[in-house]
Amino acid sequence: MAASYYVTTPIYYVNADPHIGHAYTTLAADALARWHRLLGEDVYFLTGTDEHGKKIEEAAQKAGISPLEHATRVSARFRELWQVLDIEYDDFIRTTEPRHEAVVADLWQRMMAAGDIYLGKYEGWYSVGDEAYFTEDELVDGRSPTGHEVAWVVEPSYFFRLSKYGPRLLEHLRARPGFVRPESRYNEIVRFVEQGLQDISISRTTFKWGIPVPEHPDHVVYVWVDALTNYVSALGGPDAPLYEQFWPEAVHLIGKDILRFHAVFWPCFLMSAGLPPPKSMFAHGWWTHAGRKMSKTFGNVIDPGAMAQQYGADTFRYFLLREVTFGLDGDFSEAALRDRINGDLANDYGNLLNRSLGMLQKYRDGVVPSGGAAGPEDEALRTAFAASRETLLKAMDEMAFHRALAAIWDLVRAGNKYVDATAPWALAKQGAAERLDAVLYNLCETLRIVGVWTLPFLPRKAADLLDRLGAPADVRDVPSTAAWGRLPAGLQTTVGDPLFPRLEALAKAPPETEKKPETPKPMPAPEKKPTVTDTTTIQYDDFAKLDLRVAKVLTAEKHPDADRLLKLTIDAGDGRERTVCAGIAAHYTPQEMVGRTVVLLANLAPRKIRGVMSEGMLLAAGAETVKLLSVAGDLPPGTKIS
RNA sequence: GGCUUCGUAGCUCAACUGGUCAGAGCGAGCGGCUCAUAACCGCUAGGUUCAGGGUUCAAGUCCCUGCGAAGCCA
Repeated sequence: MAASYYVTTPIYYVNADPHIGHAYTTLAADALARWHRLLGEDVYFLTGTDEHGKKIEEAAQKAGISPLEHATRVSARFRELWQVLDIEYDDFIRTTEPRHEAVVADLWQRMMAAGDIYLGKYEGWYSVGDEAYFTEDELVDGRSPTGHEVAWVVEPSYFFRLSKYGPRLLEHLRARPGFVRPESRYNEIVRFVEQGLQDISISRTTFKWGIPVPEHPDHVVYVWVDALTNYVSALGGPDAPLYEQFWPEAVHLIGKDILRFHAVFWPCFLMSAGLPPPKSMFAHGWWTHAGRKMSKTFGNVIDPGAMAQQYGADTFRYFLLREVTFGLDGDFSEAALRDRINGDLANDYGNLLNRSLGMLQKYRDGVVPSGGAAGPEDEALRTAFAASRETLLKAMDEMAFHRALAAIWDLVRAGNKYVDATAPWALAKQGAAERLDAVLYNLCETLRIVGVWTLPFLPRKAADLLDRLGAPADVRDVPSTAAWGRLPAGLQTTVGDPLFPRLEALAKAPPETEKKPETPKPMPAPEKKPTVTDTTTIQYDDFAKLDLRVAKVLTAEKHPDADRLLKLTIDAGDGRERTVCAGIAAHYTPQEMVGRTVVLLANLAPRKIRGVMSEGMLLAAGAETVKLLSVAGDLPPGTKIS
């Protein structure tokens, strides 16, 4: 019987549209699901939406619709995005579905029967915006840490005896170090549990939009008992056949922000209900954008749907899983994305296909040859294959996607090297037909293997590659890549257009003379997204935050690493020289900058720009033609502008 | 404040339990090839492994201190 594999994403809260974080978790889960399917395992991949809670109730009210309607709309947006990103889930659960509500009630009753639920009262500073209580010392200036309003609330509430399960959980953790990954998170959780656990409130009476507590419908089940249960309810509950098969194999993929709920609360709920904890979980990190935290107020939020549309879903998938160690935070930038596309996908991967099939077409009418004569170059290729395979299997086992992809690309490079070393064009010229047959076959086999291995990451392009090879279904799974040479001879191949066309360089135009209207790096998002806030007026206080002053340019030179930037030394009247990078190289020469009086935004957070720390920003106007701002008369450096 | 982790070539990162000249990718320079998407292949880049001290026959890899960054403390 085939092994089983159960992978989940969190259910996403329908208070906001999907963002890159949701996409990241889901993509990773999808890659894992596809990989395990390719291994021949029985896979169940679950995602869904979390639809209860006060926030949803209020948002719906504001929109003048029912909470369920609101949830349905937003939930649909998640499914739309998953379609765009080629996510192949087996099940999509919504917490408003009867199948879920029934299991939550069941779980509650089991915990109740175990004597782990009691009635008490909850009091504390409650924030609707965060949907959470805060302790006195967590408040910042009388608001929640995220800046939301809070109110002192006392309400009756059912509590779960989490304290009772601390020792058992600790035992479980110690026995299974792989229960929480990566290791740093595991350590955090262990330490947390070691400190002792307090009982937690698991019901609310202050809103209605939730699953009623069995026999006490004036309470609704509080968020975590409701949400976490989805992993079991989607399988049909503790008595269902799906549960039997998949629950022992459950792997939860989550963001690091919800680790505690998964690693502490959830196993304890399950223990109380007499059920085993999941097999393991993996908490990944966050994406920043061009070095900054993504947030709506910065306007630098990446829209995964738009990215996938602009660059292709496969490409976007590849980038997110290749660029960064799964588990650590990563930085998203379009420049990095384009580098990956051109370097890895176009030059290495796509081009290997293109050149190989091109030669096959030219020398053998596109038919995969059989037989041939072995040569000295073959060994290196086989060695690379074996090494890649070993690393890949191990990396996928550890959910180290970046290493898995790096291993695959080692083979891609070996393929390109093989072409170079064997020089098929020379063989053709010399009439070394036997050897040429072998070389062409080996290239096709390399492509086939690489194609299979990349299916989890590049589902469309890799399938396209295999189609062009004419590879039959039985050589498109991982077991068929266990040994070299499974690609049958005689297949008719098709060259086709480049799989990944190269993108034009963004910033690689020849220096100067070139009039590039773009300034260094505006947050790329001009296509759409006029945010609601960007018109309107501001208060004087907002303006007063800007430290604008007169400054004098002391020295100027070209930025060593960026054609469009000048690196300036500036006297801003604060008794030191500061370095500022300005995107004006196309409009001003270094010579004409020296001695110039300019207007400087002096309290802009310092930032490294292409390796040079820039402390401030020169004000300028224009796009095609750019002119620096200055002051009309002569004023000393440091003069405040107000 | 307490606990934990991290600080390696211009950039992004490797280096299992301490042990052959600290490695790879990208970028840069030079050379080669021409089947291919101005793609590919090779060579080079000589980095006080944050700083200082210690343990050891031997430390990037262990200990202490300092500086810097990050995470957790319901």
